[in-house]
Amino acid sequence: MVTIREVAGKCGVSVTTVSMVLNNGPAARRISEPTRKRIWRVADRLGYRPNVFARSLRSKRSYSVGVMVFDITDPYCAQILRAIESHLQTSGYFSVLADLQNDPRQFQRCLSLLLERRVEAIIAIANWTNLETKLLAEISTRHIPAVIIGRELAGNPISSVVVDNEAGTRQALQHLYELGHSKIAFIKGPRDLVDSAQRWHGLESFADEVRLTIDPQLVVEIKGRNSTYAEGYQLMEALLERNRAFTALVAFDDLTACAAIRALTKSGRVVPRDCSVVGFDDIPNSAFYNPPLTTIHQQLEMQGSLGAEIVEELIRASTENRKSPPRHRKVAPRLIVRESTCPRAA
Amino acid sequence: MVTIREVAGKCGVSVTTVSMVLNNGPAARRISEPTRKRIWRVADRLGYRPNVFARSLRSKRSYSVGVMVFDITDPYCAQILRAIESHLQTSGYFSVLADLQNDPRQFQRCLSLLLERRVEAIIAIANWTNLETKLLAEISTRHIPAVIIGRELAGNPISSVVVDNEAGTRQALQHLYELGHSKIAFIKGPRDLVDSAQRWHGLESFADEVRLTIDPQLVVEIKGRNSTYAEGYQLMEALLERNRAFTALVAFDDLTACAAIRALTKSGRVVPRDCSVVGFDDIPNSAFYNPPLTTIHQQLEMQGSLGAEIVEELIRASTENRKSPPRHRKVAPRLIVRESTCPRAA
DNA sequence: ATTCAGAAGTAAAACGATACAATGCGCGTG
DNA sequence: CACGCGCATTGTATCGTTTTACTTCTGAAT
Repeated sequence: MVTIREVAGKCGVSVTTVSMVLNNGPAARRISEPTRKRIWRVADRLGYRPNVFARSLRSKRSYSVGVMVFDITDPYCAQILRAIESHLQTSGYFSVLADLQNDPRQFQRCLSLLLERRVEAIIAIANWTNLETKLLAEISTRHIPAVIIGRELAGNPISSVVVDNEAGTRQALQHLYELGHSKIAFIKGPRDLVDSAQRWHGLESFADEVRLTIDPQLVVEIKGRNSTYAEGYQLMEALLERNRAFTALVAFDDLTACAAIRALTKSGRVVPRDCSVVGFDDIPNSAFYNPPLTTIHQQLEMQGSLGAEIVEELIRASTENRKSPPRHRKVAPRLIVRESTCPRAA
Repeated sequence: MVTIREVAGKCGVSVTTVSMVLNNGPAARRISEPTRKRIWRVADRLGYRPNVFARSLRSKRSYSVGVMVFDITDPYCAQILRAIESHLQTSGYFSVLADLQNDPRQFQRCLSLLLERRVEAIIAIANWTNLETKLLAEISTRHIPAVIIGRELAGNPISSVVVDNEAGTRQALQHLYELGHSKIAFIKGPRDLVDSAQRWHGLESFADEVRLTIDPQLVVEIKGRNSTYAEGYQLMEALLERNRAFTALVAFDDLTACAAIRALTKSGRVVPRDCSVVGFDDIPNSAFYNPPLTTIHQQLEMQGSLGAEIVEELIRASTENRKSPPRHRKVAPRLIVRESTCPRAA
């Protein structure tokens, strides 16, 4: 492995000069053009790569950001992660991934991993657990810049990026309303998820506005904290047994929507002819479902990107010894119409 | 941040002693039990965490393994990645992720990223591109232990882990055969994918054995190199237009199978009643499809785990200055029967 | 009494970069 | 002609570990 010393030797200059030039910092300004060119050429020819360990040791910076995801095999996390990486990459940071594997007990281990790697900031993708409170406690004692994606923590020191859940479900219901549906069933999300309340609120407020009555007999609620698919399926079966007519369904999320469609199909109904279904999230396979799902797209790339942008700013502030207030961003969701919805039969 | 020096100070011993004890290496043997206990206790109390940069700088080891995936949002990659991480974690390594984002041109960038982080080995998850040849060239010049998952490179220096494609498709066809199907359609995979030929070969060999004739009119082939969904859908429509009767279909992979089911449903047919469909891969949402997919499960966790195991051994060999021959492992796939297949109608 | 073997530990030199203060050197100026 | 000044560059300490090669001490054997 070729070191900076060898480059300096071959160039006939000191290591300091080489360091300054290759780092392209403000100090490089003071070095003459020919010398700079020469150093770059030689470094290139020798295939010099700075030793990140030495660099980080001396400069006390790791140039890395920790990303804590609750489940890397969940496309939700994966998409956000990709956006974060793309963004960080352009600004010279790189990401260190910590996967909770859907197991809250791994939290300590993952956090330790990140702290050990001396990450300069943490981006966490929220999930069911009480991650945020734990994180909050740790963050505040260690003064590490952090942003949480998917959970808004109003009025506290940790930044956040969230989707506008209310606006999303309003669009979903409006879509069905405009298609002429009025007997609409709902599968509510689990109570311990902030999203559930917000999404439900959006539905209620839109229903109020257009004077649509929500029949309590057509509302069911997810209780469990595991996959929403299994429970969604059962809830849909239960709903069908009530023998109360409806022509459309708003599901808590795409997985629930898929489960509901499956249950409807099993019972001999055809989606969307007999019942329109709309989901939430726009997970990748929604487009490939049978039928392709009408759903609310939350811009995960945008959310990841914003998260990265925020931590970059926080890090910058921290290295410059500035105070930087926490930022809270909310991204707008979008209705995607596919084939799981259609006008109410005449 | 508390350093080893402070721990040593508080304990009244030298940094050497602390280092030896905390690393728990063979050298720690030479230190008396009481001293050892004391050092651990103090380190713990002070919350001492060794500085990985200093450690790596001095020891010339990074304790990290690079994992190059072709698309982190692809569940195939994500599942393997998770298994790799779990495995590495138990042996004190950690992984550095490099995501090609489905773009072969990113290869150099990703490789540089990994080399810059000074990874001690590379695990690559193969994809459509000519990744393996590039990787091979780079690996051999730099002498970095490597294993590639998903592509067998017979008789060359890079290790591999693959699924037994032939055995997989044999099981798929056998399943349909035992259900009484004989007029069976096939969607072959793209030619530039090694898997395609192997999977096809398994089908042919089983058909031969049980004297099942494969009607060339019922075989279509994917040409493109993008998502197999879009093309699978079109191919299925084309197949239906030929008006040649069939009661079952073997698709190249799960995405193709989903596309085919969608096309069948669109044309008014019911799966599996009118046509049984079997896929390959067992991607996570196969279980949630409408109907849930009968498919061939390739044990991705196992593949990731084996990959990690192999690089660990390669690294061990390399640090001990031993030669270690490349290893080639093949994992057995398994038929998973769900609801997209049923006996042929009487 | 001297030597020796192990036990229990230590001092100091790396590792490869960056940070900081300091240097030589023309050059314009009073 | 001494002086200060900016320019282009350099020398060296330093970051926090691990590693190598000692040192010191104790007790037993010769």
